[in-house]
Amino acid sequence: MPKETFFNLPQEKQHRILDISLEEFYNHGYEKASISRIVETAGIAKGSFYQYFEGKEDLFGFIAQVAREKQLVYASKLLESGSDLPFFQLLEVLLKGSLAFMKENPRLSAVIEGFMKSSDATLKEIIMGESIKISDQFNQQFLAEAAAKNEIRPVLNIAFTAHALTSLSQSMVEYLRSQNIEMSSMDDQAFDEMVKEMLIFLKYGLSGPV
Amino acid sequence: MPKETFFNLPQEKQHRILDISLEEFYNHGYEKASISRIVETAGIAKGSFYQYFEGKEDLFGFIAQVAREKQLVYASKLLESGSDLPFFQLLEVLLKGSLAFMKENPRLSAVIEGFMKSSDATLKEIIMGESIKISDQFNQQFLAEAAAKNEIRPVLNIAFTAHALTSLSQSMVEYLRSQNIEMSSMDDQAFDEMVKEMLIFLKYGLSGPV
DNA sequence: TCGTCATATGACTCTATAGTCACATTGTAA
DNA sequence: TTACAATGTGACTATAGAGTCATATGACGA
Repeated sequence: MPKETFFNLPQEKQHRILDISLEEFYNHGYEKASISRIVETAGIAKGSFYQYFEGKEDLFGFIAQVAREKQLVYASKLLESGSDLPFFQLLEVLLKGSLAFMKENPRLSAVIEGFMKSSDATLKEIIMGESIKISDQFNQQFLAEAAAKNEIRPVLNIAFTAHALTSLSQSMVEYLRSQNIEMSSMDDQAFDEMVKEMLIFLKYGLSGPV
Repeated sequence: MPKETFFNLPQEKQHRILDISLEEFYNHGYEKASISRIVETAGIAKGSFYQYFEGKEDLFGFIAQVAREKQLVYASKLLESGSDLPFFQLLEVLLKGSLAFMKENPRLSAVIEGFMKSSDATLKEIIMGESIKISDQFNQQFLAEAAAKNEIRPVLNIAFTAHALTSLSQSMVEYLRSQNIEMSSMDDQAFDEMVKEMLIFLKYGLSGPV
């Protein structure tokens, strides 16, 4: 957690530091992200940085936390707004939402994604220990409720299925990224098709509606 | 690619260097893996290392390549041996195979996995540009053939579905890892149950057999 | 035995990092 | 205006990394 001095800073300065840090992590990944570069770009002294944060891990942890909160709030709102919808329609709303979030917060989602996947053990604990757990829990509850209402078949291993759902959501994003599709320039129709395919897959699997 | 001098080395020395390097990458990830530590542990001089390899990236690229080849050979054999089986049975064989490979080559698969997920752009090119592509292609062909034989529904976007399949396979492994289940100590029954769940999911999706 | 060529060596250079600290500046309250 | 605490500063330390290079070793053919 940042120190009090950081939160005493004018909002504008706080945001500038966080934005620049986010950009740095986005461009270089956690390991290669450089505090020296961050303070230089942000136009603050090295010493000041260490008056705001404990260190690199503290800074990153905070950015990750903010990102997770944003994402969770976003998803929860969608969930609320569509709580009356049948499962698969709600799922559609959520999938579209996760893409929309990514479109609106490209660096934020990329950094989280990137670090969910960091090979560094420490980082895995910071992020994977949180982001994936949160996503899995979210999905687990989601699945449990749907199963209770008989909207989906009773799932044998709900923890695993929830995790699979997390992975698939990510996979969707990864796929788009691998296609070198510029998120911001991607039209809604392409999004819709992707989501449609995904939904059919989730709903009927590979065998298809009988 | 390693230099000729590396391949001129006695097999035992080659293996020792590669094993120790693999261990280093496994323990520290690419970024933090240290050439200095590797040469120290392997009992060779820094200079010698640079007579064998162009540098760190070269070393890692080679290890990754060997790992991919092993994995591909393994999967191809399974594919061959079960080529007469119906799609979903073959899928079962492949999924079990990927877990078995992981069980037999824990470090190898962990390193590949870890780096498929590295946040570092260079690494993503080395690995993701290869491993994931290879896995996706493999799955794409696999799906195309099954679709041609009407064993699965015609897939709208085969590239994406192939990628989703890649992700799910990984997800299975990730899940096991996250449960802190010691791969080597895991009994075959637990494996079977995991695979069973996965297969139902792939086959029927969440809606279940109608 | 000698000469030569591939290979082995490790001290060294160069670069970059995270983090520190003695001192400077600023804002505010008396 | 003064005093004092909070905040800002950047040169500096300590550390560690990748990669180099002049020199040493050893194997092998003549």
